Amino acid sequence: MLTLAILGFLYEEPLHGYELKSRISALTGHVKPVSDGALYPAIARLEKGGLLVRRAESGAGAAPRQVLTLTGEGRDELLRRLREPSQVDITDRNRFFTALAFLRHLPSADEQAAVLRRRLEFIEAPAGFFVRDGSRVRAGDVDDPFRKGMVEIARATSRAEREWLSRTIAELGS
Amino acid sequence: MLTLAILGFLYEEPLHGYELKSRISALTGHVKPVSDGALYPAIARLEKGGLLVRRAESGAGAAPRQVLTLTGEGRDELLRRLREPSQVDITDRNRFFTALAFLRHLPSADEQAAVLRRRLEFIEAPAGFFVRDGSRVRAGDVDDPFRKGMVEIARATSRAEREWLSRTIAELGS
DNA sequence: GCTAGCATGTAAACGGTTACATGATTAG
DNA sequence: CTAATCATGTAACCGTTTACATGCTAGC
Repeated sequence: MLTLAILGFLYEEPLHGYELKSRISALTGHVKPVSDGALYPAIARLEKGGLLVRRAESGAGAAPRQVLTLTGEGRDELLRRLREPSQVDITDRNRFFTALAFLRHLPSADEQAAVLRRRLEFIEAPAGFFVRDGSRVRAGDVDDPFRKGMVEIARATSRAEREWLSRTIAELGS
Repeated sequence: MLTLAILGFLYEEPLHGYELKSRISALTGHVKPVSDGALYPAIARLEKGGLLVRRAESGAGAAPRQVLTLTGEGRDELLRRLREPSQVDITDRNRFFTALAFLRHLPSADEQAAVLRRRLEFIEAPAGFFVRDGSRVRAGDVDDPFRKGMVEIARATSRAEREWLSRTIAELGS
């Protein structure tokens, strides 16, 4: 997730770590900060892998800014990750939304639609809430109000996403 | 999350690892399996910490079932975690829903409502989607359809959850 | 005879959290 | 003068993923 977000933001323009940090935090929706201990090692890994280069900006204040720029391989890697999302990229909400934030960078509408279709398939697969003795428990059957709430919220979320996905896939269809 | 789920399910009845695994998988909504490499070490940690005991069931097939039972400390630990959720337990969707699944075990409606109130506060805090030049970008301003979708889905989700939380807090109020 | 499901575990690698460390600039 | 913000980094610890390892039973 972090790596994908870094690649995504740097695909748009070179940035230094601190700026990257604030953009990634904002991306998550309700702001939960990216820790330095996650960000800087991730940057270092990408640099070691040849996906980005850094150039120190000899400005005045603080620690000098390290402006990060994606290499050709870095740009390819973003597109590859968007094109061929792993199972968890599709399954995990945060991961999928991160991919979504950068999906416009995929050059073809067909490829974009294919990613959305994979997510839609996953969402439409029957959810397995509270299996008891082999048979699925429906929302109405659950007597615990909190589990009822879980199911209710999950339903609403799922519906909103399904509608958006269907609509958008249709709009992308050539 | 895993630890909380283990404590939660075992609070209800003794189970063996494999059964725990399938219940935890179902809990997540759209079934994504818990890996053995996460589950069994987690069980071992809880055992070492004195929160559960295991008793081998000398049944026929396969590897013998290890029936897991929470100790007094284990039961206390679940209640403690539900009562005093950490910041990430409130912030993180999965974590919060895991707590929700077991919230009924808290003996007092006041305590239950307090947890829901903390989540509601968090949800109501202004979300930070795509800050550009210091000013927040609204859904309508975003021209990228995928980011628009993100915002749209996040809104729908947030609304559904807010409504349920408000209603349920009111219903719990004595 | 083979695959799927039941059942438990270990080990290496990876990535994230938390805490520590440093230091400059700007606003109250 | 003090707190917040800017700016980068390291190190210990922790939990998860992925892959490996074993072996039984039931149904096709």
